[in-house]
Amino acid sequence: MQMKSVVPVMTTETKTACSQCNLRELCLPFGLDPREVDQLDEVVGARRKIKRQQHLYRSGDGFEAIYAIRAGSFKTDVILEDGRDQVTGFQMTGEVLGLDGISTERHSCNAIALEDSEVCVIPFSRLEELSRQVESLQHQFHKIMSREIVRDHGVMMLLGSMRAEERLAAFLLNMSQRFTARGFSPSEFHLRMTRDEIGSYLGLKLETVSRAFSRFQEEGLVAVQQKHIRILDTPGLKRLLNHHAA
Amino acid sequence: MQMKSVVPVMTTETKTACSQCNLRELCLPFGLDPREVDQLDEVVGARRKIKRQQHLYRSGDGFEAIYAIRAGSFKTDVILEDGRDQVTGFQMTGEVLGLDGISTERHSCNAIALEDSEVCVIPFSRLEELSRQVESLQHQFHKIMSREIVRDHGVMMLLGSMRAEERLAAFLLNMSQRFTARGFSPSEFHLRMTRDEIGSYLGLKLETVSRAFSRFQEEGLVAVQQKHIRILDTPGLKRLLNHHAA
DNA sequence: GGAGCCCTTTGATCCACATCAATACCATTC
DNA sequence: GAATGGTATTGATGTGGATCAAAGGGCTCC
Repeated sequence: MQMKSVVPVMTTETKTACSQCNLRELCLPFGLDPREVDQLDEVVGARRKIKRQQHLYRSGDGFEAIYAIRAGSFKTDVILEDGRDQVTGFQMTGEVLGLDGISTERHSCNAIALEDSEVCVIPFSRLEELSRQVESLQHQFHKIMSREIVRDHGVMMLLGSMRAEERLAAFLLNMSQRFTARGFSPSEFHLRMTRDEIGSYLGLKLETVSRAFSRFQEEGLVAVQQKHIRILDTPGLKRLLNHHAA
Repeated sequence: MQMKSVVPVMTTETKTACSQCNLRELCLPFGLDPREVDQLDEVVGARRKIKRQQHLYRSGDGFEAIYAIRAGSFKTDVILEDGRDQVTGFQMTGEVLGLDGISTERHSCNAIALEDSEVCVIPFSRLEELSRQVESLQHQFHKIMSREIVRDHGVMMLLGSMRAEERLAAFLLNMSQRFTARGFSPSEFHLRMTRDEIGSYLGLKLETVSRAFSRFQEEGLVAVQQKHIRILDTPGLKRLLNHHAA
């Protein structure tokens, strides 16, 4: 490969700039002042594009960086030797992937793109270094890790104590809330994952997920057309969660 | 209350000393050099005794400190408005409680002592401050948070994809491993929690837990006498987990 | 050391979700 | 625009664990 031109060109590999990113309120830069965001920019490495169905990392891979989702979405899953697998989460823009790798210096789950996506690579040792200097960054990073723990507890509650329709209602309300936080409609959105993936996440079989969708539709709670969801009765879905006759 | 004596007395409130603590290999001081452990000692506040069944903190309480368990054990749980609850974890000596509170500055679960216990109170802002100065402490703290996330993923796998006996086998093997790490017998131990609490953690009813114990006993895998457990066939339990006919 | 209560075990029955199965639908790709 | 293969829906049947019920055992607290 030869570079004939001496004129400076914009490489496709544009340097990431947190300061320019419209996701910064959701992501690592939250709470930093402009000068601090610039410092973070120094640490954030190249962006990386991941095609649909491709792995960002795999269980067992060495851990070197965490990843902020700039575009697209992902799922994480854990696979047992006997082939059973469990989706442990779905991640959207502004959310951080890879925190599982810190503990053993190896990733303990797989991260797979649900659509063509792009992430910012944040080398972890450099992040730790900077967060020793920048208190607000340190604090925001700790909050992000803690949020992940709280989220996981919510999923444990869901898997351990809820019935199928409650699980799906909780899932839809959660998706709605996250789309809203990103400036999209709270009531109408496109799911990036299959029924099978939703089922794995919710501890249900895909048929059960499908039936629950149909039931919601019959009851006028949502309008479902494949992966396109329109929530018609948010309070109704919430009622399903709280008024449990048990 | 009056202090008549002018002679220095050992208060019951002895200052915690990580450097003297035999749990330091499991806890926050892991990987620190002696001088750094001394610095950590400065940050760790008083110890606090919690009687059996009492709360260390409650969901909704303001977050100010994390807690390292010095003696005894705890459970954490989440409670829904309708009364349903889910045990999200059991914690033993050397483990850290309270990480859930960082994200919103309020605790999002309850921490309850399973027996008379004692914790070291670690004011969080001081911990963050010190971990900005001490790289090894920063790193160990991040590992502890990450480990919690990985553990939660394991529980999600268990709740989402395993059958009752597999869940109990996984639970027993996990307990065994943690007792071992604390210098106790891998094969004989005393459970601090009830069948109901185990059930809640594993997403099962107490009757199902009891029946699974009975079945393990019939099959010669364990000897169960109430809360006293003797594991007779560790490989057998492991086989139950991996060789799933599905 | 006895009373009371919580915890545990075990049995009988029920039901929510899994499993098995068939068909329909949609998005690619050639 | 037909072929292909993954995805979704819906129905029929099966089953693991929940629920209901009762009795026994072991702590805890007087």
